[in-house]
Amino acid sequence: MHEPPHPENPNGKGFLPGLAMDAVIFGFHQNQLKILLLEYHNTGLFALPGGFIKDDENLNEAADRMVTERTGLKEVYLEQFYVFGNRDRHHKDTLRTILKGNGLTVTDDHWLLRRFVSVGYYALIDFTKAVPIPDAFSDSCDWYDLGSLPPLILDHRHIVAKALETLQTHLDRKLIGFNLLPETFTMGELQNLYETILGHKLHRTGFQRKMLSLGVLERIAKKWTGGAHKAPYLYRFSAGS
Amino acid sequence: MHEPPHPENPNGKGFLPGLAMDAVIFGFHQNQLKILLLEYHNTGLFALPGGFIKDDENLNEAADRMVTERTGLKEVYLEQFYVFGNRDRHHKDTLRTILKGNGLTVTDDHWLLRRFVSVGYYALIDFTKAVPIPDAFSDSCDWYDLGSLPPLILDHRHIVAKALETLQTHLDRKLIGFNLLPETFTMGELQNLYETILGHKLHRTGFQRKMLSLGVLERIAKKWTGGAHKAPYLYRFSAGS
DNA sequence: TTCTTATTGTCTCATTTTGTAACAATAATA
DNA sequence: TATTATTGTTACAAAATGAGACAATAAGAA
Repeated sequence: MHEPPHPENPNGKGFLPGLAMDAVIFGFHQNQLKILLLEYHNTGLFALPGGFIKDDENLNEAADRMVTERTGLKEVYLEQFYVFGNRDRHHKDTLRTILKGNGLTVTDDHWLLRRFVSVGYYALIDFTKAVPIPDAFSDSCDWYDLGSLPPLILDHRHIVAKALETLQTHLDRKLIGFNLLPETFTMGELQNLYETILGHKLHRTGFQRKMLSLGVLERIAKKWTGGAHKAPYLYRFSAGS
Repeated sequence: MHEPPHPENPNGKGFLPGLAMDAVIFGFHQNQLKILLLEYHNTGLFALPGGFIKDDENLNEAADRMVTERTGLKEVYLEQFYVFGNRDRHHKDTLRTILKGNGLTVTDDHWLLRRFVSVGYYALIDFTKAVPIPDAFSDSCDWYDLGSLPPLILDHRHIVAKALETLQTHLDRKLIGFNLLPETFTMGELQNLYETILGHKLHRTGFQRKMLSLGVLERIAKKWTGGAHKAPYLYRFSAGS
């Protein structure tokens, strides 16, 4: 679930005690909203990418580092959204299984078995640019459709739900959707993104009118896809004044 | 700033290490938005009410407890809004001054001098019902106008700003403003509350129309204040279906 | 080549929401 | 009894939104 630099680090030295971070990293591909999940060695357990905070690191810096380590991307759109601090969110057995899967047998007072409070972050990235990279505990780091996630450890399902909720409410207050698309996109692709995130259909002409009225879309050129119909324009997000 | 059960608790036993909470407790009185501040013994330093999380306590339970301890109120509207985790937010000198003001001289490795990450909560309470109670470190726990706060320790000014920002964005998405008013209120009082929080004037008739259209206001009776004008209705918030 | 088809961009109109003002009602005071 | 300040209601213009019509057009079919 998390990534200490040395998995056998015996007492968590160099990290803030009892505090972790979990990231819901969103991508968008083929009209599907996806997130990155890790699968731990020899366990069949899936989890959100996570990490710990170094002694000399700001919280948000640690989150940046974590997302960069899993995606290869820098300067990603990243936001803190909630802290998960219920007493029962941590299960010793789960953690012990994960450590055992990595060949580590630990005593009952190992720092990773103690109670953790976790800060949730969500990131929006360009699916086409990310290169998912597993951490030291994991076999894989891959994209999964939000609609068909495998069972997740601990309260990670709840964290995902809360992240999606936050994304939905943020979507129409800020201009963040563009972070999930490549450099250029059509109006239809943008609308698909919004519909997928919000979970319901939008009216085509109204959507186009609204987006264009924001004054942040730059029309570039026609896109010549192999469709039997009029070619749509391509747009680029222009950061405005 | 915080409240261990025994101030001389030498190593923070019984609490989650490195994690604190700070509460921005809002009240509304005489058309002013106010918050509760503590003044520490013999220091002239002001701070937000805060606390620590017990080993066996959920994060939100700890926040409830903290607000109840400072106000005497239970079942308060309370929401987590951000985690403050910059490395430089904690100043040893400030903490040492506070401890010294309480007659405690501590060594450099005292647990209260170590780095803390703090979870910010904001609460909305009925000013007329709260009975502010200082904690063990404080001379006073009192209301201060948001517009004229004394200098605050550490990053507490920043925490207040972020809380207000959150309150503003939440105000028109949820029906939370009522938590700041007494049982019954006039439409004018409700409008004053909104104007004060949002920081700008609203149109009277439009505001009334909008509030009534929500279907959560129950009209009770006329209010016979000593004003040379028509008497306004009193309303009560009715929680709806 | 010409016709068909699917999708796009634009335009129009009805509906709803919002901004703004006008006006009558009324409780205290002069 | 008249005045005054504020409230509740109604009215109307302006803006935003919902929903459809229609021409434009790129690719494939005939």
